[in-house]
Amino acid sequence: MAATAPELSLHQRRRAPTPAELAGIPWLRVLQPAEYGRAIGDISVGDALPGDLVCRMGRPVTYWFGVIEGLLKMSMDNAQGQTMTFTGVPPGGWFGEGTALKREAYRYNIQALRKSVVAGLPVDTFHWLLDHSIGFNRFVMNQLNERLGQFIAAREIDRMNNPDLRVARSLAALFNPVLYPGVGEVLRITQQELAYLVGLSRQRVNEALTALQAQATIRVEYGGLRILDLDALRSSVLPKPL
DNA sequence: TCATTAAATTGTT
DNA sequence: AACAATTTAATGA
Repeated sequence: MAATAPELSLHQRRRAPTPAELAGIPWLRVLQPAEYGRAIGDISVGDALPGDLVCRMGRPVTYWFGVIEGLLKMSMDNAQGQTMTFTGVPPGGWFGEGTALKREAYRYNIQALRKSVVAGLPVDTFHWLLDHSIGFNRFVMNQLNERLGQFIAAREIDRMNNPDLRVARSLAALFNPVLYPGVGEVLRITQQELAYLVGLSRQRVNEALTALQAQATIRVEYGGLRILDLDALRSSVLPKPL
């Protein structure tokens, strides 16, 4: 491959992770000491500015990526050239294991919605961990299984015509404690960012959030949302005022 | 630490 | 899309 695309303005100023950043990486805790040592030696972190592409569809896999801080968007361009957004990726989320496993090219784009800190594990180290760590294998398997559920849910969400439901289900996905353990009770996301993710106007999202708050499902806070009832977010059918 | 100002985010039309 | 109201972040005494 000679001249690669110049438009890729990836801020690849990578640095070693700080202890605080390492603490935000969920799978490090399942490793044995020797595995842990190699892993943290190979992990690098970098800053992504809003709009930056962390990975691009069609590019060969270089890293297995995870979000330490901030918010990313996972989307895919279909054959007709339309962009389909699958989900946001909040802190604690790691992605690309499927393509890293097969050493294929990325099948989607990952773009920063806000200034974010992104960690990367080189794909060779990823494979080394698969070959040596049972805990890591369990983590990746669990991750793949959970994400499969997410993608199925994403298809359903996409077909929904009720905006309130779309917002509720999309939010429920972002609060997934298995995929995104870095998200606690409060998800840091603005209504504008959420609107961008679900494909609605900010006004409509605001209206939906207000309705969800009225049901005591969430609490709307400045710059974020507090989860009060995750099950209700997942399954509730909003009562329609006559 | 407090007061002031700027910037970001929200609520509403 | 525009606007006002509110909250946070930044600045400096």
